[in-house]
Amino acid sequence: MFPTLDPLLHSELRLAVMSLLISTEEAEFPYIKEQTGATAGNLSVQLDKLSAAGYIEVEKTFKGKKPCTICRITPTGLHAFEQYVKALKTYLKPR
Amino acid sequence: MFPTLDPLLHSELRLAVMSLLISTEEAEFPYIKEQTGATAGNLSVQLDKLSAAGYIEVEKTFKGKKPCTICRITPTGLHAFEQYVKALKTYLKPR
DNA sequence: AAATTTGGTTTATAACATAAACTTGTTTAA
DNA sequence: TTAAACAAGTTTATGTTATAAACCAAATTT
Repeated sequence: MFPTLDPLLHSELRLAVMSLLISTEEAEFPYIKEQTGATAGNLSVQLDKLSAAGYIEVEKTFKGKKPCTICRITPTGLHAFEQYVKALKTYLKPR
Repeated sequence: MFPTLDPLLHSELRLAVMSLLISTEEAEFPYIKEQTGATAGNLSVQLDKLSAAGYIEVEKTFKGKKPCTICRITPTGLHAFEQYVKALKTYLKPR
């Protein structure tokens, strides 16, 4: 039988964000936007969802006078990502 | 940058179906239903989509007096699956 | 000081996944 | 022999998602 895939992670943009945050530990909104190619609106919504699930934490600070949104992955998020990858692999390699 | 994921394959049920067909070469509707745990309605819809995309072929025959729907993966489908796996891997392993 | 850019958020819409209801025909039980 | 139950799906309706378009506030540039 196929394990269910965490619907929060089984989304192209959210998965890309998580993938990015795993390697960078910390990233600013514009950087994530650029790396994923997402529109700002879409990214904003998806970051909210990841944040609401506790998969990432979003810190709103300032860089000089400009607002600056910093994202980090949480231990919960890391664990969820690892579980997702594990589950997904059963779909990818035929038995 | 992250490659786009074929939206036809980036779906839990359709991916499970493709995964199944890759290993079995041929499968009947009730078997796929059982293996994936899908409802008949959902499976019917998703098979239609895979079929419309040319990823699988659906043959409607009879088994004695009962209708019997047989599914097979096509070369196009196999190729799409392989591409999908390749693209997905860039999301899974952090750079 | 008007126009543009930066850094986003909110909202509206289109696509999608899913379950529920339905159909057609076949066994099985009364 | 006919009524009930079952098999094998399909169609339709609904709730969720993803996404883009529109919007906003503040800062910077012309």
